[in-house]
Amino acid sequence: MLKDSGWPSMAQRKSATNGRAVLTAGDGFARSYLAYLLARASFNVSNEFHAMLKTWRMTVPEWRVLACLTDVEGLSVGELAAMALMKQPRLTKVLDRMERDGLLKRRSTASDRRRVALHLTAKGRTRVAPVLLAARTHEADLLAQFTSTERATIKHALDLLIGRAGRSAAD
Amino acid sequence: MLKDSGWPSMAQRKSATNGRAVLTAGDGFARSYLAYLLARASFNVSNEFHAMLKTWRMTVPEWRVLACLTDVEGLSVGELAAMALMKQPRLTKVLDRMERDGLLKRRSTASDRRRVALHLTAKGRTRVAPVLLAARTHEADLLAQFTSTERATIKHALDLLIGRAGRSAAD
DNA sequence: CCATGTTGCATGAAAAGGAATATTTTTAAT
DNA sequence: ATTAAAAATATTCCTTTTCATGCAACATGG
Repeated sequence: MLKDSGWPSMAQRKSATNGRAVLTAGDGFARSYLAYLLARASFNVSNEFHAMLKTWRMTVPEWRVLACLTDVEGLSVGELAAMALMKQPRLTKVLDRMERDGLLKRRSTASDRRRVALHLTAKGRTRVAPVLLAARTHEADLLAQFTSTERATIKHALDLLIGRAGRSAAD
Repeated sequence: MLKDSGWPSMAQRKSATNGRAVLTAGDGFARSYLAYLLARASFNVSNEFHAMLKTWRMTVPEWRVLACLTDVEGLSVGELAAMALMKQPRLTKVLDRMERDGLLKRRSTASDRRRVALHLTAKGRTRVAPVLLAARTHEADLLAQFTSTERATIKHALDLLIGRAGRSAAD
């Protein structure tokens, strides 16, 4: 099932753990399905860091919100939901918790009073700062395993996937 | 923040929606952080298909379990959890529902009576069959947007990421 | 064998998430 | 203006997930 849909062949690998052995065995779904490979790659990369978040007593959605708002202040709820890959009702609840904890503020917008502009508080910035550093370090460690050519390949692949996946070819 | 950790530069893009415009603006977190780009790529690729799952009244974890067990019969709970990128207690409860719905069976193992071997029922196979076809089609449509060179790049990048992420260089 | 530790899975209370819908504000059409 | 439609966020009800822990079966060292 799902054997070959235009992929080039992939070299076999082995691993010590039971789970890994199964994962890399055979040639079905788990070895060739694009969505699965992407999910696994994402999982592998994010997982270690997510474990580190416990050190800071920070949840994953909290981290995402803080990181996004560090990037772009004043996002609306909808914009942040899109950026943080969450659906809006979920984000609203995450924001409730974070606002209650004093990490951010909701400000109503003058021009469109339906919109809510989100701003980190000083407390929020203080909270996210060390985690951002850890994220940078973690990423650097990961990327250091690759040659610059490999890094370019990865970046190019993600560019392709983010650019074209999930919309028509004309866009 | 998180500006540059060894990435090659990425061309700018624009998009119609508000969310997208924010996503692709600037040069922070959302444009350069590997974990984020991977999560977004995975999200983009999987999302449309996950929406289709509603057509079959199938949840995402149910789909993952059915797809994995289609690939490899007789997996243990732990193996399946690793393969389906879920933690074990969650999988146990997903399995409870699916077993109750007659989609699979738990069989105790003779050699190690702690282990539980998982097997699809005929009903489970019937249920997953059309979804597997849809998955193949969806993937083929997606991959058709790329040249074979681009497909090779994507595959190679995923191979690199899955091979090396989340473990030491020596493994 | 027995004690001790470990592994594999299940469970239970508490928190979080999802789908549908409500509410308020804006936009558009007449 | 007025009414209808759309958009942004919040809310509600119900299901699912999580975290911690429990329990049984295996492994190992004396």
